[in-house]
Amino acid sequence: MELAIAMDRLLQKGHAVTPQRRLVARALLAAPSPVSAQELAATLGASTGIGQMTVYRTLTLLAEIGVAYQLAAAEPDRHEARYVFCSSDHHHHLICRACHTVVEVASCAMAEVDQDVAQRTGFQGVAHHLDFVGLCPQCAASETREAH
Amino acid sequence: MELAIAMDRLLQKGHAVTPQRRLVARALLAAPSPVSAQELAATLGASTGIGQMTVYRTLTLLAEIGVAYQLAAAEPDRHEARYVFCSSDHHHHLICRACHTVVEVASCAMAEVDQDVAQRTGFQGVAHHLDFVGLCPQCAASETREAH
DNA sequence: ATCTGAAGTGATAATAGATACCAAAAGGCG
DNA sequence: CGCCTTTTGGTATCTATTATCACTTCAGAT
Ligand SMILES: [Mn+2]
Ligand SMILES: [Mn+2]
Ligand SMILES: [Zn+2]
Ligand SMILES: [Zn+2]
Repeated sequence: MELAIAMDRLLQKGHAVTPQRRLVARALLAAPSPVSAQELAATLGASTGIGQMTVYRTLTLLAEIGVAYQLAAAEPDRHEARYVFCSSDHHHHLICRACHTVVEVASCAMAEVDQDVAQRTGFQGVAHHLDFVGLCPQCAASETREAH
Repeated sequence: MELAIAMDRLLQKGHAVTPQRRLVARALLAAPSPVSAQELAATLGASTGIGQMTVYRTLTLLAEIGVAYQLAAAEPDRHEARYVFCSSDHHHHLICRACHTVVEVASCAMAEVDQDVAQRTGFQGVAHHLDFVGLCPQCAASETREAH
């Protein structure tokens, strides 16, 4: 149903619904942590023959229509863009520094902060790019353990 | 004096103060809008013979010690990292979508938001990556004008 | 000031994520 | 069912960034 909504949004915005796009969206939805285009292309390419160009284009497209989100906080030493499936309203993402699990953070009061920033600076149409990073409970536990 | 503080911070953190690092920091400080390693390397390389590897390494280093900031909100269709000089306390950046001017935003109440997110999710050591984007007054004006 | 080990530099080569291209295939709509 | 446009995907290519490594320079100790 999440997937159906995503495909609907494609149509609404004037894009075709193709098997490839469905496959990419489904793989993104199923991924337990953020994935890169290359990772998806490797997996999907092997199992379904989908081309890597299509994977790149589809991720970009899904991000444009708001069905995917390209993380702003890249992992250190990784220069590839990573995406998460993301169809609901404006919200943010909390990423574990260690295992890269992503948890959605219900919309915080950022709209008001945007307004405040706009007022103080005179800028118009202020919006934000925001990710949170931290250590998830499991990783925090194992890190404490390892520190003997 | 901004520059001197930056060089001091290098020493404090156990790094050498070299002419190259001074030059990179100075160029970054003088830049009116965010610059990439390549841009700095082109300019500085021509005028001073500094190598591009050094520019890359220095920008990374300056960011690590908190003297430079690598913007999270990359410009569309540009895949290069862009940096701004940035020596004062934790704060954020508001970037014009059109001319890429950067204005510093005095620390908003993000520390509390981090705490709130940590409490709600059980994550530890929560921090954030946050940039604001918008249209600066000048660009907003010219955009209105052009839309005749 | 001189010495010395560690850190920094930079020309070159290599990597790798992302795009450009374009002919073939498939989607949407009348 | 067609037509026209969009989409696909193999290949070639680009380009930002990193790896290498011989050489130089820095900073702290003598
Ligand atoms: Mn999400
Ligand atoms: Mn700053
Ligand atoms: Zn974790
Ligand atoms: Zn502007």
